[in-house]
Amino acid sequence: MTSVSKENYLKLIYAHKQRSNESVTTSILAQDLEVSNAATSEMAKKLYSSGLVTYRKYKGLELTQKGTKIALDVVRRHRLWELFLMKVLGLSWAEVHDEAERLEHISSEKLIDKIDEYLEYPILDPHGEPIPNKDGVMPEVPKSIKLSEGKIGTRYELTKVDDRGSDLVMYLNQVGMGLNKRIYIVEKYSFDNSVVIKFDGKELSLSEKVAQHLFIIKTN
Amino acid sequence: MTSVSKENYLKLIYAHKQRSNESVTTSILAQDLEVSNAATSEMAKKLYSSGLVTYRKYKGLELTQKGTKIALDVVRRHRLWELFLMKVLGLSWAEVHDEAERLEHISSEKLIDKIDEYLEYPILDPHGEPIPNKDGVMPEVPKSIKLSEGKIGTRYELTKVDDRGSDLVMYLNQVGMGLNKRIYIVEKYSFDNSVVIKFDGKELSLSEKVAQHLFIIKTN
DNA sequence: AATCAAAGTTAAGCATACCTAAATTAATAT
DNA sequence: ATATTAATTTAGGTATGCTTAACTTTGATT
Ligand SMILES: [Mn+2]
Ligand SMILES: [Mn+2]
Ligand SMILES: [Mn+2]
Ligand SMILES: [Mn+2]
Repeated sequence: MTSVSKENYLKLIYAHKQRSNESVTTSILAQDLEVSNAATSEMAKKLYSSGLVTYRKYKGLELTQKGTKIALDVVRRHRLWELFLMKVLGLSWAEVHDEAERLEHISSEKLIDKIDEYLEYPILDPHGEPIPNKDGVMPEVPKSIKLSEGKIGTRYELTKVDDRGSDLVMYLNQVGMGLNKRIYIVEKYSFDNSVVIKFDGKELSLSEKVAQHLFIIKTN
Repeated sequence: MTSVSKENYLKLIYAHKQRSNESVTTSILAQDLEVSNAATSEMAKKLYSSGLVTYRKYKGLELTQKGTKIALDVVRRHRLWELFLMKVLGLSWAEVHDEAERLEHISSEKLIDKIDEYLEYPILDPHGEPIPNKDGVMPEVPKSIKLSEGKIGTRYELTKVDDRGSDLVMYLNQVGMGLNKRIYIVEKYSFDNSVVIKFDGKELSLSEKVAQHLFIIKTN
């Protein structure tokens, strides 16, 4: 009924809606999935006739309840695997995503439940994203802000990295920055919107671009 | 270059050779994979032109060195996953095989290495089968015999279960029999070749069929 | 050696998920 | 309103891995 491809589509439609709160176009899907527009247009029809999305030609796609349920389940499997691989097997932050991208499609419910149990029903994945529970309910998590929106002279904790296109994660690994690190905003320069932070005793300057992809919450 | 299907074919060709030491026919593959003869005949051609098997029409298939390398790698991934899932996540003996059958195709080398490391470079999977190392070398393990060939009044240890068609494993779970259990052969009846064994203080009668699918090694 | 059944292969076709190129619709600018 | 451009869909085609039905080869029986 579903398939690897369909699950990836559903997950992406879900993710897009989370970010923009708008229905997603076939072109956006094509870009994200690195396939042709023709491919996504066709898939739109198939998802529609399976009752997983609403879709009208030239308008976008939106998940139905049925589609949302599957998307959330894929998200759950993805995030549990990411956390598991990192915590238990010591894969790096940068590696877990690609691995999870495949594992999410072939894990039995039983296996996922065991992983969930092993990790003691975690709420956040290693990228700081919430993990839906078995019933597709997202846990409440403190709202994070972009580092670029943080205040000078304030302490924060890094809770999330938007790492689509994973150079960023590799860079962060390199400089020793990572999830749950405590940081202090030393300075913000308005001429290029760069941000200087302090963590682990070191100072580090981050470009606007980077600062917009790191998410933080205030800490004591 | 390879694919899930191809990897499954190669693994099966390898397994067949291990058992019978003969080249495998397309019909046998068809039976084992539950696909048509036509499908395996076609795949034989494809594997041949990829240089993974030798194949002459109406004769069987045999792995080339290149094919053997891949087969062993799939076997390695399969067995490491089985052991990992059982030891770490507590999946049952009966469950790990099906899960591993899918995981074996989508795990990066890095991930498999991490699992290997985590398990401290194990030599046997939970079915008592040897795990090839990274270079495709099978470890030396004591040769087991079928329970049906065991001697009355002798102590053995269950080291392996041939569980293609997994009713057997479920049955064993039910009666409390499992890998590494010590058993004692109480009686063998020639009228139906059934075997009566004793383990954990209990006596249990096993049919010829079952006794031919359990493998044991002599123990003190 | 001729016959016949079983084993194995080929032929034709289907589903999935892609592709490129052509056609259509929508949005924007004049 | 019309024309131009950009976004999107459709048409026609490919690769993979299957299917059933028809055909061929093998090898066992007489
Ligand atoms: Mn991820
Ligand atoms: Mn995926
Ligand atoms: Mn197995
Ligand atoms: Mn498999």
